[in-house]
Amino acid sequence: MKIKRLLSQLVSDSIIESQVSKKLPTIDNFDVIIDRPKIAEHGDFSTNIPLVLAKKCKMSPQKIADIIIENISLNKSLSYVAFANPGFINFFIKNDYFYDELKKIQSQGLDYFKNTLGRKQKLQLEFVSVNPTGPLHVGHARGAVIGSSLYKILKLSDYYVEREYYINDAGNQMRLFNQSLIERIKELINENYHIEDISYPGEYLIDLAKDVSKKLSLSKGSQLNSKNLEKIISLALSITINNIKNTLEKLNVKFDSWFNESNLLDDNFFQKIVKKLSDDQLVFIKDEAKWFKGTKLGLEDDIVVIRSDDGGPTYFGTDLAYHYNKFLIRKFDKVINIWGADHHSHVSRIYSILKAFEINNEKLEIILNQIVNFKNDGNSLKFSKRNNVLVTIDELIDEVGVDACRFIFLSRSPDTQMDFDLKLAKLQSSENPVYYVQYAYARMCSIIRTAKTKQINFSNANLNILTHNDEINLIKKLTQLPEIILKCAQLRQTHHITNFSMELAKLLQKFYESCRVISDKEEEKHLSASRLRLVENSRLVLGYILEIMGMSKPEKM
RNA sequence: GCCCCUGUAGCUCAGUGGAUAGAGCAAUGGUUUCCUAAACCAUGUGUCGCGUGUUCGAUUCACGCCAGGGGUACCA
Repeated sequence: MKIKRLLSQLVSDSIIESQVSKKLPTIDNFDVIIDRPKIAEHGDFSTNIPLVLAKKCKMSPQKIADIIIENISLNKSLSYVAFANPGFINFFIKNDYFYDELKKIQSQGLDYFKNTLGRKQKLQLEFVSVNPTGPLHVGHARGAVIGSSLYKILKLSDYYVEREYYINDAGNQMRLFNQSLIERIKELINENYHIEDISYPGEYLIDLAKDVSKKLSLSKGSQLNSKNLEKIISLALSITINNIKNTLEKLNVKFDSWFNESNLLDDNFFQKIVKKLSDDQLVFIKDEAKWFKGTKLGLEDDIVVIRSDDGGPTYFGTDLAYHYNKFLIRKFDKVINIWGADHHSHVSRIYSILKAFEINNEKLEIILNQIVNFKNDGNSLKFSKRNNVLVTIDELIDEVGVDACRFIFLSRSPDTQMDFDLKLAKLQSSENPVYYVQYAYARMCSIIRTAKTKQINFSNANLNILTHNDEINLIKKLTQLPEIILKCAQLRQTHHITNFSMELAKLLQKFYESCRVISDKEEEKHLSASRLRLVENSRLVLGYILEIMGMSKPEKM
């Protein structure tokens, strides 16, 4: 990345110099952007500045480029600068530069790929946050996978990141869930009991009821009272959350903090927040409910904060307190919430909360990932807890595998309403890009293993003799990863790194095909050692990438 | 009605204000005395949904339209 800044500086200096010498007219501000051309013939880097300046200078791009190039002297890294139609300046970089970068990768390790985007800001990444009313199903997997990889990307980008799961253990859904559970338990302990209509009819609730009953020694004939009801509910919650944790663990998704919604009600915190808003004329009473005056803050409607029927807080109500807590108690500089698109209506509401508390709205970012259309052999699967058509993440992992599952989710932009065909994912598993990437990794491991058995020493081998096209292309690619990580961090997107992993794997395979690494011939000893050094560093880099993607690094396949 | 997302190769999806729009899968043919053939090589496909505008330049930006999906609760 430094090279881009360097080239940009060279061009800027040249332009300023030309302005001083009156070869170019004076222009107030210009920004020299250095790109990577798509085609190798166009060099390693390019800039379109002649096109940008042409109109302002009233000169042809060719003329401007010639003037700029005149002042640029070649150096240790830069081998050649050329104009290209319709108005680009292309830069060709010496191999020596890339050898030096490769040495840096070797000596600095993961540090080489870091950037300073976050400037040590305290950032909270909140994701998954599914109600503890049952097992996680496939619909929740996308946000989980994206969040867990984004975490690693942001950490490499100089943010202090905390991953949080918000447990909605206090709302209406929880109440309905508990009611359903208790019905199931009544069914267990009373033969004649008939369940009429419950909100959560899923089978997993029967299992949970059995589990809870067993642990609390409830059996046929037991009576329910306020004391064991309380125990049932808290036990069920902890079991459910534990199951969610285990599922996420399997999916390689970890959290630093599990925040209970119910904590917001402790010490009257929630009530105090409502009181504060009432004092500010932002909460009022209507129809025996308390309302947040969203219309005063630019929303179309006012929103209920405290329900009229039982005086309990709504989801939005506790979210007021929750976001107050995030920004004004825990003082996060930045909060990123990853939500499913079904929460879309909530976005403007949350921003109105920030407005109410006078929090800069740039501090909150919401990533909405679009819904996933799960299919089985072309037929859409509709999910509903009611009809018990529910594919859990556990089942998904068993069917498709963690690595493939993660790769598929990571490789799509969150804005895409993606299709996920379970049958196709399984069927194509052997042809899946995920294995292509891992196979490249395994191959590199294999070469290193062979080298070790032959006791070849290569860690300081001379890199200058690596001049094959496929060697150079591979080295160049490795040095490109910092840019990709920065791009992912800036855009809060993960799919650029999966694309990159494919491209890198492809170059590794090409290199493998065209450049025999281990040789017993005496005259090829040096080349062999140099190539081993490249292989080892490529293996390390691909390993970092697999770690960011949360995938396994198979040494053999 | 209003709000959001999407529309790119047969399928699943990347991509970008620029120089020849890409990948994987699928299809066809070829490659193995040699570090892993889960690999490699070769072959083909596009009105970038439609229209107008902004621009030296638009698939990319703006507006309009069409199509698909999601949302629009005193649920979360």
